[in-house]
Amino acid sequence: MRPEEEANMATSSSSPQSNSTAYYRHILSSRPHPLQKTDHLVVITPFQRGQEVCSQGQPADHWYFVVSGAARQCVIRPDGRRQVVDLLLCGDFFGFTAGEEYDFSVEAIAKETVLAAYPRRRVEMAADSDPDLARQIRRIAFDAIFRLQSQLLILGRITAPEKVGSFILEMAMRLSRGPADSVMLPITRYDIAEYLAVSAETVSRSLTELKQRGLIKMSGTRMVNIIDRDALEECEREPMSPSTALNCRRDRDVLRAPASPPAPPYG
Amino acid sequence: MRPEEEANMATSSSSPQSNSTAYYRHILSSRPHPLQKTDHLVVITPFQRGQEVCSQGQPADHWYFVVSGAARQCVIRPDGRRQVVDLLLCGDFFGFTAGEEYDFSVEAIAKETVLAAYPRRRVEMAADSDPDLARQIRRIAFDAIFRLQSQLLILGRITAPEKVGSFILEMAMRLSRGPADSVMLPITRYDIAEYLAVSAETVSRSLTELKQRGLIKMSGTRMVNIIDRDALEECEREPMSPSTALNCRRDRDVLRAPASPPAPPYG
DNA sequence: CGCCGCGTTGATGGCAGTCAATTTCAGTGG
DNA sequence: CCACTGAAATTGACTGCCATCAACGCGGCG
Repeated sequence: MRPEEEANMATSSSSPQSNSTAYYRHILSSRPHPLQKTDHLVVITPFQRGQEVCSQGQPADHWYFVVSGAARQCVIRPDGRRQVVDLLLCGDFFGFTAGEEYDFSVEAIAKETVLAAYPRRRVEMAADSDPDLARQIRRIAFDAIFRLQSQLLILGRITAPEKVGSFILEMAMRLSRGPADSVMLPITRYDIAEYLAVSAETVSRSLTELKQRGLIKMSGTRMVNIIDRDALEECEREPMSPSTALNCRRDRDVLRAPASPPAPPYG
Repeated sequence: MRPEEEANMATSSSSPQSNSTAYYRHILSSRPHPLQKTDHLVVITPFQRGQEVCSQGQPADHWYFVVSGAARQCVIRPDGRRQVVDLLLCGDFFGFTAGEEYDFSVEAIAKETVLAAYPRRRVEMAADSDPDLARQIRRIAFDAIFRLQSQLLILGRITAPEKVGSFILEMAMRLSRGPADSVMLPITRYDIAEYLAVSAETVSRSLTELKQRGLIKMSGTRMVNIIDRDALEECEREPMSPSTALNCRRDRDVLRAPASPPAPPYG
């Protein structure tokens, strides 16, 4: 049985179940992930949409793994706006802090979100005597770095359709562990809007525009089919004319490469 | 010839000092930082503004430490725009990837930028037999995560003056290792603009506005004095009225907390 | 001096936030 | 099966902010 089907079963058999933890533990153990060596230390907990997992300022005693569902790391601004600083999907780890407290709060956003909590100190002690485990921890931290930089790339785009298009491609990549042509969005338009730092109306309008331009098709409100991936990737404004590009300050640093390139430190 | 000497030759060709590497090495050793144990493996190289440190797709053979100056991790879009996915200042580490190649390019942006390059494999081997070193590596990775999430918070703000205000506060924090009331911006307006994903003109206008509102003062174009830190922090739009806040969808999830709280995973 | 990089200011148009109305959909209970 | 309800999603109208284009001032440097 593939992990997706198992997760599916967990979904269908949701609701008050007596021995769910043992069942989730089985799911966790049957799916390969970097911290598998320490699964005997783990506490598995289901969360409902909107439920808080951990909050800013609390002791950062646990690292978390998303077994199923989705969550977000975020802050609420004084004006009531919520800002998302990490979108956690199935297979992601989170909860890493350099200090002793969580820097941000985390909430579940999908209906059936199951998280595995690894006690940080005990895992770190285990890593002290297991170099391979230590390398795995580094790896998942580096994965988190890449995830955040990808989000920065999306947020840095100019127009809203670009952001939404990039978001769809990112979801297709992350949810299927590789490029796929269709993807089931795990979150609402409002959640997408907060992730992209635009308004929910703009997300809706952008999706409509992408549909009309023939880049995507939708089945229902959550299922997205990617029709023209190239156009979606290069869904950017017109490349500037060569003459303009020459005068563009942005390229100058790169163009005038130093006469004597530095010795690449491939020592 | 040892790598250090090679780097030294490259150094002397770009700047007219003969034994600069030994000097930079002295600086590095005299300043506490997490990877000090492996400083004997390091290659120190000075870079000029605009010089490329490493580029996307190259083998990720080194981790880097900013000894002095500043650098940026970025991509160039087809339209010529540059997007910054990490601003590296004095004391920051970078170059972490989960895969075997760099995900992004890095360029120096300050005049005198000196970087220390740690050979990844050798440091990782050292970490295999030194748990404390492994913990230090984790720590600097977690620092990078926090840095990126802070940048996401800034990019997610709405108006340009908010972004610029947050940027000034972040610089004051990072460059002085704690809150300070004045800060020397290490980069140009154009670089700030790319970091904040706004236009350079907007950065300039935002600074003018912050000056006129009495939140900051400037000496020359780089020196910023923070006059009203609180106003700068809360430089956001008006908090919504209580009635509006009640109807605001964004708060509902948090307000209607679940009847049965989850078992806190403090097992 | 002339050039160039940097910074600032002005004028204008387009995109997106906001408010509002409407439709669709899922869940619930009769 | 259907009516009802509230959330989710869409669409429209309007306003405001910012990107863009343009011009100009400033300082370093060959």
